[in-house]
Amino acid sequence: MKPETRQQEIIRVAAKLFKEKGYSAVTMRDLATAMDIKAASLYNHINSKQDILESIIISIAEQFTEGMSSVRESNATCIEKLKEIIALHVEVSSTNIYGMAALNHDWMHLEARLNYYKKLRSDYENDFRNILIEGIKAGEISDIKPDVMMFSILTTLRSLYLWIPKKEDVNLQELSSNLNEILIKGVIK
Amino acid sequence: MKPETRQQEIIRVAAKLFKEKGYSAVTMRDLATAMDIKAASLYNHINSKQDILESIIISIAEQFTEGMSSVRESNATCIEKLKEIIALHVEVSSTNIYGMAALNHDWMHLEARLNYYKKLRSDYENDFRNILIEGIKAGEISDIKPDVMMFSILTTLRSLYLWIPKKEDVNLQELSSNLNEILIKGVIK
DNA sequence: GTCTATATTTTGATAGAC
DNA sequence: GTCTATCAAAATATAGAC
Repeated sequence: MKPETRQQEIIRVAAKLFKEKGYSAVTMRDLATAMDIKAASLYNHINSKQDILESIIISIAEQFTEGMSSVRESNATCIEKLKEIIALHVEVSSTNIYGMAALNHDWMHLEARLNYYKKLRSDYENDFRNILIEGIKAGEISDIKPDVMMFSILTTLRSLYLWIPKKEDVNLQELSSNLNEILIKGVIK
Repeated sequence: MKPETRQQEIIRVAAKLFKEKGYSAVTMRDLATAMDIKAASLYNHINSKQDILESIIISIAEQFTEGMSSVRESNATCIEKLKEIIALHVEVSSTNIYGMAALNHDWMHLEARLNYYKKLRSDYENDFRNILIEGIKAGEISDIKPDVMMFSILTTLRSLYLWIPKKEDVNLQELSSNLNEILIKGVIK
């Protein structure tokens, strides 16, 4: 494991602040204070506040894209694929607790890479939807509107970053398995 | 139906802008432009940007509190109570599409009423959790960690505001019933 | 790699005329 | 109820010394 560069440290601390107050409300002075240096010194390591946001969001979005690509090409049943997607979100969310907030809520402040981000997200959702449609055809999955199903599951998975850090002792494998139960089998006994 | 006051109009337009960019990124000049007046003129109707945020968030939070109070005091089974909560979220979200964004993502920018908001939210979650615990005891609901169940259902419900406006032809009763199926019975056939 | 000093723009908000 | 004019503070970012 290479030691963290000063740039990576700035991006990591920035993500934490973005999660607390949102990108727009965090000033370069806030970030500098959190790093225990002056605002001007930040610019020796990063080009702009905007660049920090890009780094955070695009890096995570590409992790989801890669993960979905594995799921798409696997030979599993649709229910198995759903479980893989749940595991993917638990994995990426738990290793990017702070960055997930920016991904979910600050993507609209992207400038140069806004369209690239939007494409990654819509491709991801299309893959997800196709898995559900496939599952309905195969009789594995309830014949409910696939969009409502996708929305329901995906919003839960996208919000994991809010929840994981609250439970300090959270066991990720157990969380994954609880979510499999709830999202796939529902809560009724 | 009384006609909308100028103040109410400003708050409504502000909520729409807050949903698009977040509270911090919306300037009083943005809001004025959207109202087709000058920024200074806004202050004839509202005291501050902060006051607008308070109006939006507290009003919706209190609607949820009232709704939960009805559910809590009803004599229904726990599964029935869950369905009532789903209906409550569909109702409040669909009548406050724009404001829901501020409720979910800009509450941390509340100042004077931050603690009041936090209390409403934590009371709401406690009531929700108690319904689930009751349901597990009664054997109605799967014996999975109530916190994971609540998180899963509640994040889906809290994100409805993102989803409802995308489907122009959305039938709210049908949406409610689809969510009942998915959240309660799961997606597996 | 960090600092001080500073340029430039934008921000929320007020005063007072109409 | 809206305007013009304006303020004071805060924002991102740069220049140049150490």
